[in-house]
Amino acid sequence: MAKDGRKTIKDVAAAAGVSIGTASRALNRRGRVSDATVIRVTNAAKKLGYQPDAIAQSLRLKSTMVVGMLVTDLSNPFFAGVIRAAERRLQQAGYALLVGNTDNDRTREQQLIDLFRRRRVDGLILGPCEAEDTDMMALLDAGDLPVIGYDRDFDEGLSGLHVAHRKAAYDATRHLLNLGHERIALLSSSVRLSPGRERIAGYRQALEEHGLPFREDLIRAHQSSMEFVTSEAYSLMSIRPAPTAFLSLGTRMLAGTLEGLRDNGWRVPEDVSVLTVGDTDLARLYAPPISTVTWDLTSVGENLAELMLRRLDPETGSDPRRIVIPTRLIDRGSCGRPGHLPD
Amino acid sequence: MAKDGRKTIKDVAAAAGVSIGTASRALNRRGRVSDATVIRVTNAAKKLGYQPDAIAQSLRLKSTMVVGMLVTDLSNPFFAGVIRAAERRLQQAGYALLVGNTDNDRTREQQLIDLFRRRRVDGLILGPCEAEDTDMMALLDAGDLPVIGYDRDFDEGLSGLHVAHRKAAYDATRHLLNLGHERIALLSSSVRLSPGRERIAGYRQALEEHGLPFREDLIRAHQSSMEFVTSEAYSLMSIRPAPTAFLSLGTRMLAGTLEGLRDNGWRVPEDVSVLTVGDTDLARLYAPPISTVTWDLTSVGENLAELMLRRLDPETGSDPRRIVIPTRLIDRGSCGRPGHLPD
DNA sequence: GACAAAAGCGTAAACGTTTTCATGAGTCAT
DNA sequence: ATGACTCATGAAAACGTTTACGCTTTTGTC
Repeated sequence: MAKDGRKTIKDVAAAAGVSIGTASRALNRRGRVSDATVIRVTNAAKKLGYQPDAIAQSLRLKSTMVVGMLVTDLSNPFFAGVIRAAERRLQQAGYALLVGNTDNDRTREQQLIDLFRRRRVDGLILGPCEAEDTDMMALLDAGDLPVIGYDRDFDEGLSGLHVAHRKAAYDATRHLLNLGHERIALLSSSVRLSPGRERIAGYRQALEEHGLPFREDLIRAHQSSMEFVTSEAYSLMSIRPAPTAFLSLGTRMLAGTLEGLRDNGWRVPEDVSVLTVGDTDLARLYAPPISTVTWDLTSVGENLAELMLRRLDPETGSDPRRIVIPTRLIDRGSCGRPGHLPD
Repeated sequence: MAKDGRKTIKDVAAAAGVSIGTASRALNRRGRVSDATVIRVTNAAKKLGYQPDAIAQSLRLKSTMVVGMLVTDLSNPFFAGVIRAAERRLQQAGYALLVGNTDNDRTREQQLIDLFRRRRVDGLILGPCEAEDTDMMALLDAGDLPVIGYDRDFDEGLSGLHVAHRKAAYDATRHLLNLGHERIALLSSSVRLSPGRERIAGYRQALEEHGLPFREDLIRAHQSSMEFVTSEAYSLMSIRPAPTAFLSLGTRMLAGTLEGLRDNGWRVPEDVSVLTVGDTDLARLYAPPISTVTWDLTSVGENLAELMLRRLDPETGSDPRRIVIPTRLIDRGSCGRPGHLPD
């Protein structure tokens, strides 16, 4: 018995009157063991409350049954929801999920990857991060650390998942264009992250298909602290002729956008149309409720887990899969025809 | 060298021309090693890119440097923020954080605890959960699994942290009483969780100190799904004479409350006062912004981590600490004098 | 009833560390 | 020059598992 009072397989073996080898085989129903001993051993184990030591198993089996996941910010509800769903699915398969915050910092990401490797995680799910290093991902995956990309760039040959951010932005822009808007101000999350890049590309594509120019001065794409967004919204409102619609292409940009508009007395949707991406309490319950192009967080999490499990399975691990999560527009009436605004 | 290409301490030892025992001592600067060999070994390690295997270390040292944390729902932003802060602080101390969702289910909580024990976590932070078992906590802590309680009941002798939910609710109620309200409707999170119980106690205390009866019919305290809250809000609105204020004593109750009020055409604060607990985008940005009694999530997370580190330190681990996180009222003007409402 | 095959079990090695212990070499005072 | 130190090192045990291997016993077949 271990000194801290925990039972080991040795205790079980002794209690059942067999060797530890037999005890192990009996508990795992592996190799040759008689039914009688299986019963004796499992009974002894139950009586003693034996729980195998996962650490010792990991060492021996070279598998920790832990999957690591790196996101920029765990307290972002869009990541939290994904993590929750992924954890649930992985747990069903016997895996635990270890999460880490990169804070959007490449160095920190690398540190965490090293840390997770030392901890011998069986696989790694990498969320978006600045200055992504696709070579590093390929290297890891080739070097026996299965990697799944999530909303980030990665090589052919790797598995991963993308939310259809480009299509989402495209659809959102089209929605506004169809209502007759021609000056659509854009508040986007950082272009240094894949979702930001994709969204701006979708916005641009919709404009160009509609025969409108892509105007840099209508765009603000940097960090997403709320104070910052608010002041950027102010600066966009001062453009003349004024933008008739505000497209909030970041899940955390809406608050600042709305605050800016409200402080200036611009009414939604009479004076200005507002459309956002990603559904939140705020969008749902603002007065008026804000239309949004959104997607299913649970589906993202489950599919990430599924991709990882697939990659981890020797049968199916070799051929990479890509999954694209669709988006849909929820029209809540926060967009109308272009209003009367200062020229 | 391990078959997957990873270097072990054996490789380092060979490269430096010493035994593995010496290599270990040199790398950890423990015991007697000459400066010369320390240099030779560390150089060899660096050249080979050696990283010690955390699993093997755990097995030998009987410490995984992992802390587990159980919450009802990781995607609740109030937990996510806490987890984020706790993870950061623990990481500084070399610990990783493994999180699990109990989904507010006692059985699931127990399963996760067993799972985490098998994984040999060094400590466990337990968030609120239905039907808390204080004996179980004491047992765990005594049985060499340090436990920190967070917003849940636990015995004297254990360390833990509480947000001052009772005081928060007391202050909120007082705020409304001082404005002249006498019929304060309450939407609370479940009384089966410590925060819910504490809040209702605070509400009651404020009422009674003010000479007002504690009316069961003004209270709704169950689950917190938004649809549910909305319908409960409806039912509260049908009471005659009507409540003049709505106190939302749950971090996720506000959305449903506001929706109910808005659908009925009750204006805030002219017709009805609204006060909530816990700060959210929604409270900050609703029109009008909603006053709230809130607290600092980062502080909660950091203090939880600190308590755990303290408990884990043999020097200080023996004497338990309790921390109470203070709350403060942010007045945003969503509360006024009692309005004109149906009698 | 003899022999081959199969079944059941115990022994020991292995996973990658850290640490105890023994050993031999060097240092210093007597 | 001898003894009593200290100091650096290597060998080996230990942590708790799983599994390859070999031995003994049982089973099956002619």
